[in-house]
Amino acid sequence: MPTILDVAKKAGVSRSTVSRVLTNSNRVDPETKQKVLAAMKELNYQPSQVARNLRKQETNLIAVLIPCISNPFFGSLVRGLEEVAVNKGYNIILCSTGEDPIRQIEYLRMLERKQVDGVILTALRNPLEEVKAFLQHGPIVLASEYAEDDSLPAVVIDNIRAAEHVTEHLILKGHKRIGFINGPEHIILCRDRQRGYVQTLEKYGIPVSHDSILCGDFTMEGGFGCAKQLLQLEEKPSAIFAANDEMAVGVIQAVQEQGLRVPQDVAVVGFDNVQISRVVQPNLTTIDQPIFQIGVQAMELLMSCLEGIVLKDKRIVLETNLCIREST
Amino acid sequence: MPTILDVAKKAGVSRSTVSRVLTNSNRVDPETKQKVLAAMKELNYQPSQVARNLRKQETNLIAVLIPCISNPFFGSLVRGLEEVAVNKGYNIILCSTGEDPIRQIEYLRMLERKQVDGVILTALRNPLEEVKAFLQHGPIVLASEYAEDDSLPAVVIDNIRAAEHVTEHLILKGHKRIGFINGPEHIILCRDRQRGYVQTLEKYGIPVSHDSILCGDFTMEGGFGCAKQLLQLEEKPSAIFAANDEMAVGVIQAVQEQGLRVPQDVAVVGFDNVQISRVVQPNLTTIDQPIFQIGVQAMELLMSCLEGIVLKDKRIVLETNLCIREST
DNA sequence: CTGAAAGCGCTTACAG
DNA sequence: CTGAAAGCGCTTACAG
Repeated sequence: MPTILDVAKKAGVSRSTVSRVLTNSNRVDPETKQKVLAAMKELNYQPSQVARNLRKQETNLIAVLIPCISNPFFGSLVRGLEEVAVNKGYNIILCSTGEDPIRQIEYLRMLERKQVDGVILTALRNPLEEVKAFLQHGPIVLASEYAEDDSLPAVVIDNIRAAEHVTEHLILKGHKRIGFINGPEHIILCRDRQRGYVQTLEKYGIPVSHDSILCGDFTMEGGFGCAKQLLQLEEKPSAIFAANDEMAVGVIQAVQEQGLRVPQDVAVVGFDNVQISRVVQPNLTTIDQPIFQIGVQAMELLMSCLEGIVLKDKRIVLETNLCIREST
Repeated sequence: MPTILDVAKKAGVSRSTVSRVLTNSNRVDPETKQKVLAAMKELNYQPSQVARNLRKQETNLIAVLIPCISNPFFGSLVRGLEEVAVNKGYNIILCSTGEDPIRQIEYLRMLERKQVDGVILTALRNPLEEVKAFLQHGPIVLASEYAEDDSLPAVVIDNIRAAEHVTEHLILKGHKRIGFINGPEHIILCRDRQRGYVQTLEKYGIPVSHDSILCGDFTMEGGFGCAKQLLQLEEKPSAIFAANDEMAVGVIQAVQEQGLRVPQDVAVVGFDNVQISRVVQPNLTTIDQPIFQIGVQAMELLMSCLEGIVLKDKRIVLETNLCIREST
């Protein structure tokens, strides 16, 4: 591989000059520049990114930590993240954590080792203090989750309000017994969604039954299992709200397996508005989250941090929308 | 940030020695080693990956080029690729090309610039010769597609045989008019699938009607549109084979919209066995592809190349399986 | 077992 | 406008 020195020799100039045409910095005599350009072309020269990185003390790489890329939610999120990054001249390192806190920390270490310039976190699975310790090595931005003390910039939706919308929609449809299948309760988003659900029941004077609140795992199978449990209750719910679309699909399957109809016997609502919500029969009523946009704005936030801009509003809240379809 | 020199000073040794304990190379006096380790801990030292990379002339980074990460097919593929890479100490740079040949070439340039050690290509969207030119800078392995002349290592399935299976299955079910909705015909996999379809019709003495072969775009909407076209044919098909599951879902929707039933009036088959094939009603008969495994083996192939192993069998063919469900 | 020195391939003040 | 020199933070023969 030719180096900058080879180009310099061929063009009859110094490395400095070649570097200057490479970086478009300072003024370079047009004629000299042409000679250098010609030499580069002839040698098929490409500057070494690694050398450049070492010198400039940056990598133009962003670590994106996600639980699992085959989950369509994270697929869309990553698309948004990547689009912005690439436009700004950065590339993305995909870091699948599988929800494992240890792997999450290992990936955060890439910041210490200067392997990446910044980190996007889509799931906070470690004590906040442990994560914050890495901030001395570079910026960290949250996408879709947030830190309770807002110590990290974050782009989110208002999960409380979204869950209120859903619950209210069901109540206004006449439902009084509404089951809730949440995601893992250590996730802040899930606590928020549950809070929205509970608050709305209380607002309408509907007693909150703790038998009607279950913790799922965000999978179809999990939703299926929880739904079966709810349907065996003495006070069977007439509506079930699942904290994501996959679980809601599992709920529909469980309801139908019992010979019941959706929505006539049991209404079902999901959350996220991913593709399957429009494939399942009946089509799912769900909360439309601007997933791609969350990714876009989170990466924009991170880019601002890298440019040294100090952020004022650390939490950006995007709008959601209740999509009413056939399942309610 | 502390550098290796800071550690050396604190431990009262030379940089060389610190480096040796860092790389576990040669013998280092156990006592010296302890001193160095202590100094590293005290300074919270992490070696700079960039410096190491420049020195060792490697990056431990692999570029993974995919059309679109929010497509679940590529989600699974990437999971397989990543798992192996991480186990071998590599990280993955996600490079979404959106099927754009120009972006594909731009990402291949990362190989020239020494930004990555190798490349995984999941879609060949440029003249093969143009891609092969990059081989001088590092290995390139194909996952799920292949090069006609086998000049690049590849992990694939036998698309011809899989399509034969599907077509034969439909014929044995009594279908004589079988529509085929293919993906874009410049894709080699699509040409193979079509060949399997055509060959099987011919084998059973069924005339091949070119009105019954349409080119879709691998989306639900595309499948929907093509299906409508097929259903308006004079000789309406009694079965439709779509080259992926998304399009097959679109087909089911189109059939049902016409007031027809699947499979009684029109049987439908997909390809890939992604999640929606088990969500759509009726559940989709489809070809199960070992997507994750394709990723695993492709990355293993690339790792072999990086270790300097010369590959003999350049094309690895994995088994598929016809999943017969409710739609046929 | 350990250190001094060279070098990976760039960029950037500093002179001129 | 251009060049010589230093330096980014490591690793690795080469001596000893």
